[in-house]
Amino acid sequence: MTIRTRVAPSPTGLPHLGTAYVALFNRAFAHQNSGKFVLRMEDTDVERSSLESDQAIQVALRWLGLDWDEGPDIGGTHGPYRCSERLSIYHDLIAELVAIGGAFYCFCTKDRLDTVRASQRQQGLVPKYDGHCIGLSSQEIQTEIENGTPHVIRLKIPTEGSCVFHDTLRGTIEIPWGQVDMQVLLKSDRFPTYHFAASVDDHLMEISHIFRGEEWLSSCPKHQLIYSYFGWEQPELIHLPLLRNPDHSKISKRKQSTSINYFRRCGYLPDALLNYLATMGFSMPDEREMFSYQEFQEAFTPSRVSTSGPVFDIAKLSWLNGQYIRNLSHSEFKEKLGDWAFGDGRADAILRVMQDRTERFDDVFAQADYLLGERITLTADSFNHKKLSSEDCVRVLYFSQFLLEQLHEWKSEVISEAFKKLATKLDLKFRDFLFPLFVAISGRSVSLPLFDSIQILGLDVVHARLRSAIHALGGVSKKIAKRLDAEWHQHTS
RNA sequence: GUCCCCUUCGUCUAGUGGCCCAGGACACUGGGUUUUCAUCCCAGCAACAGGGGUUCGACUCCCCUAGGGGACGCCA
Repeated sequence: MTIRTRVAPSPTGLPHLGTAYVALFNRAFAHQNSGKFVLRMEDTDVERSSLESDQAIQVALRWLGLDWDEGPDIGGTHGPYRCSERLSIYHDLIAELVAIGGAFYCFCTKDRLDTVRASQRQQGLVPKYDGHCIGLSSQEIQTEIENGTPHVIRLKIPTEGSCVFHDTLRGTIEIPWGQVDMQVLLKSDRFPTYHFAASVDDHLMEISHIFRGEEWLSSCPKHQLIYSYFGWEQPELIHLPLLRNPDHSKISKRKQSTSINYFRRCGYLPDALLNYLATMGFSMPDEREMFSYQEFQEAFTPSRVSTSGPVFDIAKLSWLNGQYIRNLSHSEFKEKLGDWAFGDGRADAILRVMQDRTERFDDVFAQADYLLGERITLTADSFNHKKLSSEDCVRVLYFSQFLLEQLHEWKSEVISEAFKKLATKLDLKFRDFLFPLFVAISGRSVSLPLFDSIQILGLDVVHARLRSAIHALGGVSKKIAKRLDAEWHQHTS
């Protein structure tokens, strides 16, 4: 049997550390066994998927050296490698599944489902679909379809017993069918859900082993059921531990930087980042902590993967990165640093905003300190302002995070416009509104032009600085976050 | 709330019944080298969640409790 593995990110945001983590294990395992490693884009969520994200993920994985043998850009024997290009496959198979009684049409409205779930929750039950449409006759279904009633197709779940499946690291796992929802497989927009697409594609692409995050463990019964309805053989499942925030919750961008681009922008080397990720949950037989990807690939074995969730510790990553940097030859160091600081037209962008403010060349680097390096560490006092309270500052910074995430174009003028609108909505004078942003971004209330700075630094770094600024101001409690989220929702809708 | 997973120093981990009154790494503390700093070197601090079994012997196997995490979406 040929070993085939895959990573299947959904292109709905910035390239995530978790994607790299999972890709690392899948790729190493496949290549160790002369197999193939596949990249598949799970763009099943039309609302949130974007081609920019799709491309960014590919760039980020390539930067890390995690390239693939088959994928959306290079094709392969089992393509296409984007779900959106495989719709007819899903449509054929879902029809087959309905025909053999493994799935059924559902015409329920969102309102009805919400009501049902709310009352189930109230009664302390597992919120699930109540089977309302499961007994519909083919006549009734036909009529609804002809009437153009929006509908989905759901998975039929056994009413009794439990699902038993196997995880390489954890052994046999048993989940009662009563816990499993009649999952939507085909949405009303005729796109498959992840569960259906992934199951189908893993089979058709002949994926033999799936290394993925532990978060998927509880969806395994759905996948197993789809496989068994079709009479397919299940791939081997290896659920990797979830990367964690310092507070041990699942790693998330609200609590720390999770974008691969952030680490790239901060000057971590791809080899070091990859090495560090490999030490998350895995250890070398000789306990070496510094090793190359090649060495990892040779030494990797699932039995050396631990199951408890590792905290992603930036301090240790930085130490490791330091080791790599000091091991560089002088010319490598010069070259890599140069690429980092001035690549992608960054030097031009910085010098352009500098020139007007320069009287002597030695003015230049002092002013650009926060663009080329980390900005100074902030305290609550950094935000003392004659008009704005610290709560006002938090509000501005908190909303700015949302605003920047939603920007369709990362350009100074666009950023400027968006901020002006936000200031108006918050009923703040633009000048006052900008103060906390200047401090958060540059560490000073006066600096080079703010929007150019934001453009140059990029979303990842800017986001991290906003987050750390909010933290310096005492952070945002869950309660306040909830209130601010609601307020933001109001502004945008 | 229900189900599932997990539980060794603050953090990453070694440990697959005796080699462990638990080893390494980061961080931290102290000392040394260095024109300062960093690097580097040396030393120190610090953990088997708790309780029951099984066994001649349990960090290691089993059970219970507690704690942590995840899932419960026409998100992935």
